[in-house]
Amino acid sequence: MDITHEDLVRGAGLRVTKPRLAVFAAVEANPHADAAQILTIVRDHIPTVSHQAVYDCLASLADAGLLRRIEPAGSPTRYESRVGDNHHHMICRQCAVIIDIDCALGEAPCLTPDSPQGFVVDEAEVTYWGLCATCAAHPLSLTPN
Amino acid sequence: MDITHEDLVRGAGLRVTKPRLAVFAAVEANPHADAAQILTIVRDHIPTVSHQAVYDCLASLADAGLLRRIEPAGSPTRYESRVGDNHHHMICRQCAVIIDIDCALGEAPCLTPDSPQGFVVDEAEVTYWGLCATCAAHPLSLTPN
DNA sequence: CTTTTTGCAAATGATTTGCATTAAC
DNA sequence: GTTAATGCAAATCATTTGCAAAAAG
Repeated sequence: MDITHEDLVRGAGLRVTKPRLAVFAAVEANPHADAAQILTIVRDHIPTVSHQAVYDCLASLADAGLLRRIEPAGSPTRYESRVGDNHHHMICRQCAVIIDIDCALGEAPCLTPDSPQGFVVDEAEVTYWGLCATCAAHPLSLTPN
Repeated sequence: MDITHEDLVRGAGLRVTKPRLAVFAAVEANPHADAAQILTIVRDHIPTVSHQAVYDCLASLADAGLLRRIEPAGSPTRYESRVGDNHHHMICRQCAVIIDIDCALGEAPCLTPDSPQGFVVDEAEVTYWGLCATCAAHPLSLTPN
């Protein structure tokens, strides 16, 4: 009864291709990785995949809702396979590590703004900025973790 | 007793230059504008300012805390002069307009995550995504406001 | 007159586009 | 066999870097 990546990709109406499955698996094994890192990881398995194939796979999987894009200020787009629940992110200003944070306030959108002015809100995205435990202990380190 | 831009710039330890004051004024008059728009606006007053001067001014003013950077997913960095209070943003997925939202939950950081794991949080940034009133009324419009 | 800021050119980095080829269905 | 996905090259867009000239203090 395990649902495979192949099932998920097919179920989303996408064709099942090796690069696509490899990208999916790479994101699952490396949450919060960016496109360049995913490319490197996928090439360990399929040395011939192109730059653009990885971008295309990430885009199609994200558009299908199988991956979620994280686009924090100042760093390239990251991806995660944890979708379908409501969680947020904590980002270290020094080493850019991302930690998942369960929503402090319940279900999506989990926050209701004061003055929507007719705005129809479908998502409340919360990003916590600060220093991770390691960087907080070594604030001036030039070799972050 | 009015505090001028010049006072603020000087008070921040920055030199007072015409491009810097013009950039400051342009952001104040056009909150949530991006660098390209600021360049256009500033050139109405100082036709000779360069691309890079505007980037430098925006960076120095933002680093000095006189401007605040807004870096929403999928669009270039925007700037606003409303600093020193805790407010958030609502962004229209269709036309990318940004509306200021007063913090729904009190003072900064205004949200406390559940499991910081030693993380030292200095800011909780909330972004509300959805459709503005105009785009919600015309969801398929190809000529957004 | 010392240091910061500007202006110009070129580089960088992430991502996208166009098109022919290949592989899924 | 159709249609979607890949591979490759080149383009684009926002932003940064390096260095000489100009201006602020």
